[in-house]
Order: sequence, then structure tokens, then C-alpha cells
Amino acid sequence: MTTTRFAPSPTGYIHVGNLRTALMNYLIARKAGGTFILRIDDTDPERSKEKYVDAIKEDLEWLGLTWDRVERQSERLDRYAAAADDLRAKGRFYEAFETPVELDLKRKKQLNMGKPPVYDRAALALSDDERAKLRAERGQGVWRFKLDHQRIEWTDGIIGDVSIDAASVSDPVLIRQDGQVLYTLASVVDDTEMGVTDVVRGSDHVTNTATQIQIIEALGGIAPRFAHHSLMTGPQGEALSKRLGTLALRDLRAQGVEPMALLSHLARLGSSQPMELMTDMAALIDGFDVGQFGTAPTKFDVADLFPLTGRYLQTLSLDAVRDRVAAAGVPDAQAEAFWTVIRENIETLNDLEGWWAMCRDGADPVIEPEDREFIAQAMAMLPDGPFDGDTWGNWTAAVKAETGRKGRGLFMPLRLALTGQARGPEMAALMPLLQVVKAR
RNA sequence: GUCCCGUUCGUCUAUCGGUUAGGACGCCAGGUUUUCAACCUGGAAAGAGGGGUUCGAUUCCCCUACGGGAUGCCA
Repeated sequence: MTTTRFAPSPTGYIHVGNLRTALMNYLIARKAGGTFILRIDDTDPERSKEKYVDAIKEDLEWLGLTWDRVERQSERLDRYAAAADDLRAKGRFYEAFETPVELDLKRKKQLNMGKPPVYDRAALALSDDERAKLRAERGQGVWRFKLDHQRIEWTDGIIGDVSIDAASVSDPVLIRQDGQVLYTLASVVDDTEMGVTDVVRGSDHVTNTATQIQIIEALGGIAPRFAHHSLMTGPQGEALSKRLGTLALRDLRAQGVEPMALLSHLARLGSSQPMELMTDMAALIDGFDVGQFGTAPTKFDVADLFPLTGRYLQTLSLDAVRDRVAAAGVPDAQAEAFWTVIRENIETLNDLEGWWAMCRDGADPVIEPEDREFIAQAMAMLPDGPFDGDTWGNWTAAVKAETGRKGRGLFMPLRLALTGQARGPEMAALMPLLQVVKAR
């Protein structure tokens, strides 16, 4: 059975970059009728915070990305220890005692000589005595996985055939000096034991994948299918991390971005499939194909989410937004009429409040100098409220007859005078909601 | 520094040597709506630069430029 996972570290709020990965894994699982696991990668007690665990769940729930299982790495430390023992028993694990400063120095030397900064495996040559001496002097060392120096190859679901020379990669540290198990090991143990069949993640993990394939094989597991999507950049091509301040999911939510708009965009951005608004999850799942994604870095522009959000809102009935309409201050009696007219012209639900305030309190009129006399004439002809569905038609017909104006020259000044804006809902439908006309 | 990947309309992309270089979003225009939006129709809009290979390169090769990634006792 197809099983995928989303494995965030609870060290911060999740952002669009994380979401793209999460969504791909989610869609693969759902499309195959498989299992989607939410795995909290919280092996680092220093940086992991419970509030972020809650926030991640909250954000995923907001989007409707439901998971079938939650796993927490902090509850599986014994499994990782067992895997480490296994690797030791198989001679693929060795202890190294260089300090971070020493390693840094080695790397700089290699760099100066124009060589790639790969760990030189000095610790492998240590005798038992030397090892005991170092341990006595420096305490525990770190544990590195001994890579098999040959080419590591796999067929990637997005990149295609990948081949990486293991000799060009340092033997990865899997256990830190303080005994902390690192991501590289925890992840493969989890993927193997949880039956994960498909792993989609960012291309920043490609070298990890190479080493992890060897670790999985060393542990006797079967490597899942891997797919590495390109990373997103900002609109200028800059690294997205420079913009993450405003791209957390909760920020987008606060800005009024609708879940289906966001999901529709991310499910297609970077793929060759046409970008289109999906109004429900089933359509999103049905139309998804990870193989259609390209490998070039993908520009993400938050501005693209708003037209989609606007179009999505147009598809909603009052029932779907009743709470928000009420929250904007619209009385129940007028909610239906208000929503029906207003949904055609808003970008996000955050716009509701402004339009309702305009209806309730009236708008400061905008009157071009050349229209002053015209507006004065028109206002004199405007009947007293409350207005109804015929008011606009009757009134504008009368004004037209009186002034001879027609078309845009007739309607735009009136719209500006009544609403203060050049763009907005259909006037005929808006009039019954308009309670104050300041232009009078 | 070294290695890997990438570069086609503004954006995401299609093209497996010969195409009027296609689509989607956005944009612009026209239509429709007695106004705006929505909607419909149409339009503008692209092969990073330089060398090769070839009868013929967007496509294959090399160089350069630019972008991204990797090179952690992060994930």
C-alpha cells in the first residue's frame, strides 16, 4: 500500500515551502488510497516546541490536509538506538573524536588545495588504544556511518536517473557527541518501519537520499521511491528563506488567502499542468501527477494567490461564509443579499468589513470637478431611502432623461459619488443595502 | 573553492533535430452587462550569450554568464 509522510520539525511555523512538500505527499497518498502520516521530527529537545506541534496541526487542518496517523520521533528513541547497535554490529558505524573546530580546519585545508571538503576518515585508522585514550581525554565521540565508496544510483520520480559518487560525500554523523540521534538516521528508521513507500521532498535532500539509501540497505530495509522537487524562490529568484517572514501559513491565512486557492496554486506551480482553480480536494487529488514537475527552481509570488482566492469566493454560497459575514457586522436579515452582491467583487473575506461599513455609514463621495453640477442635479432626484431593487434603474433613467448623459459618463460619476470607488458590486443590487448617501 | 542541477512569453511550463515554438495564469483589447467586476472572444508576449556538430539546432556537445542546491555534531 502506498504510504507517504510529512515530517516537519516543530521548530517554527510552517510556510509555503513546507506546504508544497506536504501537499505532494498528501496527494500521492490520497490518490492511491493509501496512508498519509504526520511525523513530528522532534528529536532535538532544545529546539522543538510543543506550541509549534499544535500550530502545524492547526495549519494542516485549516487546509484540510488530514492525516491518518501521527508519529513522534521523540517517542521512538529506542528504535534508533537499536538501529545504531545494528550498524555497529555490521561494522558500518565508527566513532570519531575530532572537534567541530578541528573538522572545520580540515575542511579549510582541503578547500585551499582545491579539493572537495570530505571527511578524511582519520578515525577509521585509530587503534583500540588510541580510541580509548581519546575517549578518556575527550569523552564520547560522534558516530559516523561508513559509506560504501561506489556510485549510488536511483531513479527519481522527478529528476529521473540520479547517480552520486559516495566518495564525494563525507561519512554522515548519525549520532552526536551528546548522544542525540540525527535526522539522517531517525528518518530512515522511521521510513522503513512505518512502511513508507514514497518520499517526496526538496532537492536540498538529494545528497541525503544517496547516503540514506546505503543506510537503509545496511539495515536490511528496502528503499522507498524518492522524488525531489525543485525549491521555490521569491519572485526575483532569491532564496525563499529570505522571505519566509511573511510566508508562514498563518500569515497567508491572516491576509485572507483561501485554502483551496493556496492548494490549487501549489499543486500546479512548477508543473507542466495548467494552473487552474480547484474548488474541492477531490479534484485536486484526481488531477495531481508528481511526474509532471520540472527541476528548475520555481518562483513563488504570493500575489498570485489573490486572484484565485477571489474566484474561489465567487463559487461560495452564504452557508459557507455565514460566520464571516456576521463577523463583518452584517445583520442576518441582510446577509443573503449582501453576500450575493458582494462576493462578485471581493478579493478576500477580509474585504467584507469595509464594504459593509460603506453600506452602513455611507462613503465619502469622490466627485470630479467637471461632475459637480451633474452630481448635484442627480442627488436632487434621488428618492429618500430605503432603496429597493428598482431604485437604481429608475433613478438613473430619470437622471439620464434630465441630463442627457449616458453610458460610462452617466454611471461612473454616480458610482464614485455613492461608493467612493471606481470598482465595486453591481449598483442595482447594492442600492437596497446602502443606508446612507453622504453625497446628498 | 569544489561538485550537482537548472536557464523557452511577465510567471509556471510543452517541444524526445525540421513546429506559424503550444497551453495555463497574469496583462491588453473587443463583446456583453444601460456602470465596475465576473463572463465570452481575440491579441501582444519567449529559446541567456558565444562557439561547435549537422543539410537543418530551442532540442546534441563545449565555454561563459546568471540562478538554485550540496559541501554540518541542522533538517
